[in-house]
Amino acid sequence: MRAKFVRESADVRRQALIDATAKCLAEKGVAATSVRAICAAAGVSSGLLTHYFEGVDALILATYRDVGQRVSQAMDAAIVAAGDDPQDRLRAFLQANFRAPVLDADLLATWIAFWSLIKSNADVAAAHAEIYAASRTQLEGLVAAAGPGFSPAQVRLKAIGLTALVDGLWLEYCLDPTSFSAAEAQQLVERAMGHALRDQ
Amino acid sequence: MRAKFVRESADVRRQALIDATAKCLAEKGVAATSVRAICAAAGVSSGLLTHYFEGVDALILATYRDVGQRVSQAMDAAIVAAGDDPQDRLRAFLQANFRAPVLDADLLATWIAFWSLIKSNADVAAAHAEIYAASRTQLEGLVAAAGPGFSPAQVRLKAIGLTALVDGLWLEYCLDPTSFSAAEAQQLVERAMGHALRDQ
DNA sequence: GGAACTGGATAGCCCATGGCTCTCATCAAC
DNA sequence: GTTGATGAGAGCCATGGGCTATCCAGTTCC
Repeated sequence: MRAKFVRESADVRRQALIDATAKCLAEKGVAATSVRAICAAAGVSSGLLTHYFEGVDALILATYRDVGQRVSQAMDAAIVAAGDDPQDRLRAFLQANFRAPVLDADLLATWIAFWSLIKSNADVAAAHAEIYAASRTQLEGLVAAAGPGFSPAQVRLKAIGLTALVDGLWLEYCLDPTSFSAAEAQQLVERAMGHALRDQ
Repeated sequence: MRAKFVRESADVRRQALIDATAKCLAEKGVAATSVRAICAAAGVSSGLLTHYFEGVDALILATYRDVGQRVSQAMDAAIVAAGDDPQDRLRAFLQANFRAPVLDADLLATWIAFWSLIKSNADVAAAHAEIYAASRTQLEGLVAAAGPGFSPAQVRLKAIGLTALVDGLWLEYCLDPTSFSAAEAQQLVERAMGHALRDQ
């Protein structure tokens, strides 16, 4: 007796598989993210993965790009909501890391899985470089607007420092939320932003 | 025909297996760190792993503790070499992250592998919490000594901020050394240290 | 309206790999 | 030499990824 199935459009199926992959990576880590686990989470048979993607590696890469895009969109939304003041916009970008949906242990778990693939998968490495470059370019634009008069070299270094602080706080909070609070992280970022805009 | 073998002490064998595990994690990621790969790297047969450890999970955990200890010792050595001045000691601790043997892409790859196991392995999670707590306690001691007059709450927050900045810079530099230099990272940390000691 | 067609979807097979165990060889201490 | 721990290596069972034969819902064409 063969189970009935529902015919879905390609986009719906692809997205379902991507969502299932992110869920598996977050919940069980990269080791347990197998074709069967992904397809079970997506509610489809295992053969369908190969039908829509080259293989499990390609699906993971697509998931990386999808997750990266969702984070990027959350950042953009925060900037737009902040209004026109350049400092408010910079602040909104930085602080968005410490609110949903970015501040999420599952998102970190997914992200760590991607990092762990960079060494062994050139495509993932390329995607990572691309995503990070875009993020840093955006931050440099916000810093330059909020602190006019800085040279490009100064802007670049400030952006590097702010990115590192934000990423470090985000990483450590998600790994262990008991050691400090999101509010404390926001406070630290606010101070660092002040220093970055005040100093040379 | 069975191959000849050399009889080694338990400590030597354990360390060889731990080193081989770290090498596999760094070079090929957690997915390719199998019993056979580890034992091949260590130059022993696959049965030996079970002989000396409960299983591959226990070996990975032992590797985590070993790598953590090596980093911790490098930090301690840097502090001792810095002399008696509290600010120099704090600086030495922070800057040691941007020199060998800590600033090493292989070490990050190993570390990422550990992070990726935190979700699925409670023992790894416990080891991680322990290692990070020890590191942060040490940093709090250095901050308190370098900036007397700070309350424990102030010291704690400063230590959290400095740890996050250092970890973020370390992470991003190891993931992609082309985006900025180690000297720039050191400069950013030096500035942040100055702010931490100057402000309240 | 019905038959043939298209291609999404399934189940299951094949082979590779993985972790671990078991047997047996080897060596060093006594 | 005896002995017992150390080590090698084959093998077992489970799981994984990819592939294929098959099936079926919706479309097309007469």
